[in-house]
Amino acid sequence: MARTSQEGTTIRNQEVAELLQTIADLLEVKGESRFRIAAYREAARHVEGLTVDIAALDEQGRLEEVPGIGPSIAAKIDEYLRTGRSQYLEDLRAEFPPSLLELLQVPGLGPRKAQEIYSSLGVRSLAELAQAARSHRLSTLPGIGRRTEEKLLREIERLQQRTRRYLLSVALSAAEEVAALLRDHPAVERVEPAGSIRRMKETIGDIDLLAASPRPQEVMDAFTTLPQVKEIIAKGPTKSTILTRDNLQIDLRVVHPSIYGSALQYFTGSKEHNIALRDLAIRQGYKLNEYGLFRLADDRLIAGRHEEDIYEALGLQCPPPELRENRGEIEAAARGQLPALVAEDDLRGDLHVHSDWSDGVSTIEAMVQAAIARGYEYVAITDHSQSLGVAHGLSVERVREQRRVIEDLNRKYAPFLILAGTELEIRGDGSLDYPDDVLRSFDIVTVSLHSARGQERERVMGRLALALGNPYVDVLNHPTGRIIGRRAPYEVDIAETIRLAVAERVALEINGSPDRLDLDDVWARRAKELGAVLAVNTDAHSPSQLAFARYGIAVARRAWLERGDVLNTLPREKLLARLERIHRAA
DNA sequence: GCCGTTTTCGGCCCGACTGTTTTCAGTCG
Repeated sequence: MARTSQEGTTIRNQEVAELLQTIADLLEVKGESRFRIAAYREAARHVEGLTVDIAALDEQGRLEEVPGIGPSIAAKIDEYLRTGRSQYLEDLRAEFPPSLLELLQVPGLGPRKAQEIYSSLGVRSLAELAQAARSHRLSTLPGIGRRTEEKLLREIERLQQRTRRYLLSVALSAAEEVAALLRDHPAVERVEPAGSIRRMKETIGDIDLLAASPRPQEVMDAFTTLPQVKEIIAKGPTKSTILTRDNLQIDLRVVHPSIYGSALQYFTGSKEHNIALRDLAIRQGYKLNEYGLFRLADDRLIAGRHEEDIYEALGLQCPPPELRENRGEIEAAARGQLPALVAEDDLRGDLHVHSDWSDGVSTIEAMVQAAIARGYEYVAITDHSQSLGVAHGLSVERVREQRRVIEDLNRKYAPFLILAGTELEIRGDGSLDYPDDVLRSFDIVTVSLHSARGQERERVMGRLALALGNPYVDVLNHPTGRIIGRRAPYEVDIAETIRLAVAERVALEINGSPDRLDLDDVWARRAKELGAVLAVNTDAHSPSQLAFARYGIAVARRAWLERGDVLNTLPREKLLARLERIHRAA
């Protein structure tokens, strides 16, 4: 099918941003002017933050309207978009062996030293770097001693072990555990996660913690002697970095309580958000850093104790941390038009839950009780359908048996509502796993694609189109099928899937399982813009997993969703009305 | 390389930590 420029938005923008970053990397190695390098990185950041398609801008000759893009970079982007390559980049690449960029991946080794090591010693790969360090050839260079050699060796080793980022759920629990320990220390007034954890990004590189204390040295000592510490990477009077036994890197910064707000703002980021915010501050005659917002004229402190004060002084609403990615939130905050983000409290139920009738580990009743304990009004039991043998999918006969159990439980727990649902398999040949007369009998039908995931895009899209076109289908589960860090999405045109879902009035799931988070934040935002309704579900296979709603809601918030965008914020009666209306329309 | 309520030239976000330095450059976030 023809790809309009709109369909590929996220993909193309990301691609162009990477092009510019690679150019910047190579210019660094080359020892170019740091301002020229910064210009490429600045342009890359703006391209990445665009919510419109860069290819469309290019077609309209409007590239230079993007901040940070001038004639030179615009020409390179245009060339790349038209021809798929950049002569400038290829010329740069030709000057260095490809593996030289590897060297820059080593923490502690920046462009200056990498360049020096390359040109003086001929080192051009990680392996050669390690060898040069072991044979003490590195320390013959100016500015590099034995300690640097040892440090680089350790970093190379760690780099080879630690290739991936950590799931938010893993990093969050580690961060909260350490924060809780530090909170007990008498010198600590406040401590909380900042950085990408506070922004609830789906994966986390390093954990950032921020503490308020009048006596930072004591906090540093407490932090670096925690039982979790495997290695102290850095320790200063107000900032330290440790490696935990689980190989998580945690940074702790301590500031005086009087400037905790500005420090929290600063260390929450994102970097892109902060750069844009500092830029705005300068244009208004201020200077912003982790110690506060200062008036340039007389260096007077304007705001610092509370995060909100800083934004307010700059004429902005305070954006929730999840929005701080420089994807339009600063502009929206300036207009007073930040969205009222959906919150975990807004959820009235969960529409994707398993029981021990298929591959869950608990009875339907246990799941119901857990849902009631969370304050829900309803839960949909959506066990797998018959063809999914590995998950003990339910035959039509078993569906009928299960229905009787649900009816009994509905009487027992009224007015709490148990929806008889199914996670219906879209089979490899495109057919659905139950006939229409069975589908009609469910209160809610959610569809998933687990089987034949290796098919090419046309067949996958054909299956999805057929499934979404079925009048009894209400929700499309985990629309891309990706498992973070383990499994790529199946071949799916997500923009087209969203359009089909909108046309057929099928809700799209944000699956809250920490390793799925599918749809992700970027596509969920896109779905909202295209008029889709989303459902924030957990795919829980045990009662405790209903708490995954926290992560699903995090994605929804990062996608700018409001309560009205999420199907399962509807109270029971309205949800039923909506589900019935869909069925009647058939 | 970009940009302009300071500028079409001369600036460019900013501070902490490390290591190898005797006063600071490189790196990171």
